[in-house]
Amino acid sequence: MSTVRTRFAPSPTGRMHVGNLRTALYAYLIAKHENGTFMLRIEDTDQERFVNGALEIIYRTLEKTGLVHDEGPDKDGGVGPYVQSERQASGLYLKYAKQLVEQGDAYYCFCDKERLDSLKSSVSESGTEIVVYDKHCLNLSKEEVAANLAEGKPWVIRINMPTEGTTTFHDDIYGDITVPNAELDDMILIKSDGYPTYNFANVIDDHLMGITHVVRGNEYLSSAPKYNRLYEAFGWEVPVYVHCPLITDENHKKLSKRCGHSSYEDLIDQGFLTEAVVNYVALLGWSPSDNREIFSLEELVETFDYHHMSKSPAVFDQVKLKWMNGEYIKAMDFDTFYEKAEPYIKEIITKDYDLKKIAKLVQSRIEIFPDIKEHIDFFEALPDYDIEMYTHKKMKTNAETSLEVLKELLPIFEAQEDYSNDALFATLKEYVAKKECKNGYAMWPVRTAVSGKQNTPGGATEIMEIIGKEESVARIRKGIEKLS
RNA sequence: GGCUCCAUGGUCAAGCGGUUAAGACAUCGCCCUUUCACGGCGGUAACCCGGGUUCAAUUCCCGGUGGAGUCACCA
Repeated sequence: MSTVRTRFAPSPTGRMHVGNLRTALYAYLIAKHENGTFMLRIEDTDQERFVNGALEIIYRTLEKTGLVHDEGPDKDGGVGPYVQSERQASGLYLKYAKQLVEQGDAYYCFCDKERLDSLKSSVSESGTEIVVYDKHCLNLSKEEVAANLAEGKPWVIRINMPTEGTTTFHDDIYGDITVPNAELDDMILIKSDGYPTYNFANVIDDHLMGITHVVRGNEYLSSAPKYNRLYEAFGWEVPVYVHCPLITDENHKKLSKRCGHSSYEDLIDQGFLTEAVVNYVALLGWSPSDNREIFSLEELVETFDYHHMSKSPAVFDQVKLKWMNGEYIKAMDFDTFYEKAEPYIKEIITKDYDLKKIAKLVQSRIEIFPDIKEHIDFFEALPDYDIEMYTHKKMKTNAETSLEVLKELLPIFEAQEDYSNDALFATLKEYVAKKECKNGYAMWPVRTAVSGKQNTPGGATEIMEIIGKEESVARIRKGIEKLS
C-alpha cells in the first residue's frame, strides 16, 4: 500500500516534444516504481493559447507510449474533475483566493496594463530595475476596493509577498534553494478573466489531489519558492519536489515547441519506434547503477530510482537515438519487422518480388525504417552505373577481368534452372574452384552487374534469387554490353 | 542586467577523498565476410581555472570563468 501520487499536468497548447514526454515518463516511473498512482491533469487556464486537437495528441501520446494514467479526465479517482477549466467553473480557485484575501495574504489589484508597463520601464533611485509589482493596490482601503468592485472595474487578485529576508525550499534533486524575498513578485493568483494562473491552480490542485511528488522540468525551479508562500498561507504540507534537468538541442538551448523541435509524433513519423524513443529519453538525465542501456517500460518501472537523476542538462542526440532504434529493429522478430517494413518496401518495389526476402536482407542494415528505401531501389530498376565500379583492388578485379568473368558465367546462368541462393552460390563456387581464383574475383562483377551499386544488402546470389532468372540474365547481359 | 541552477572525452554518463578516471554513441583501425551492414577486437579522446581544507582532491569549501534557466493577467 503506497501513498505516492504523481501527475502529468500538460497544457493543451500543441504537440508534445521530447522534454514533455520525458517529464511524463519520470512522473509515471516515480509513481509506478512505488506502486503508486499516476494521474493526468489538463491545465487549460489560458483560453487564448488553447490549440484544437492538442488534447487528443496528449491522450494519443500517453497511450502509445504506455504511460497510462490511473486517474484523469476520463478516469475519475474521486478528486476530479481533472481539467482545470472545469474546476474553475465551479468557483474553486476563486474561493481559495478569497480566503487568502480575508487572511490578508492576498489582495485585489486594479492596475491596468499601462501602469504595469510604465512600472517595468521605470528605474528605482539606486539605478536598479524594478522587476516586481510595487504593491500599489495593497494600500487600497476596504472601502476603495468595494467601490472599485461595485463600479465593475477589472480586477485581479495578487499574493502579498514579503519584501525582506529569504525563502528556502527543498528539491530532492537540487537540494535546498534559497532566494531573497525581494525577488519574489506579488504574482497574480486570479486573472481578470476569472481564471487562475498556472502558479495558483497548480498549487491548489496538487494539494487537493493529494500529489506527493511534484515532477516537472527545471525551468520551474525559479518559480518554486513562490509556491512555498502559498502552502504556508494555507497551512498545507509542501510536496516533494523533483525538478528534472532540461533536455536541450545541440546548441544547448532548451527544447521547445516554438522552435520546431521534434515532438514525439514527429519522431514516429521519421520512422522511430515508440519503445526506442521512450528508452532513449529515459536515459537523458538518469542512469541505472549498472551499464544497461536497453530497457522496456516495465523494466524501467522496476529499475528507476529518481535519486539517481542528474542535475545538468542533457543534449538530445538523434544519432544515439538512431543507434538505439537500430538495436530495437535488430531485436524484433521477423514478422513484426516485416509488418512495419512492408509499406516502405512497397513504396519502392512494384515488381512481383518476394518482399519478405528483401525485408530479411535489410533488417540488420537500417536504423530507421525510411532507410530501407535507399537500400533496395536497385531491385526495382537497374541504375545507370559507371563501369569504374567493376574495379576493386581487394577483389583484384577491373573492367577487363569482369568482362571475361561475366562472359563465361552468362551461359552457365542461362542454363541454370534453380535460382535459389544456395544453388546459385554453389554454381559460383564451382566456377571459382575451376578458375582457381578468389571468391570475390567472380562475386564482385556479378554483384555489380545485377545491382549496379557499390554496396548492396545481400550478396550477388541473394540478389539474383530475388530478381529471378530472367532479370538476372538481362542485367548480366547489360553488364557485358557496358564493358565491351 | 537581477536572481537561480549547472560544470568528467564531440554527445549521454559512472564516480560520491587514495581508481591505470567505467561504459555507451560518434570517430579511427583490424578481423570476419559474397560488397555493405551485423558481429568480434583494439585505438584516439575528459575531470573549466585559481585559491584553500586534507597526508591525499575529479570528488569538500570559497572565488572566478563558462553555460543554461527564469524574470507575463504563458504554462
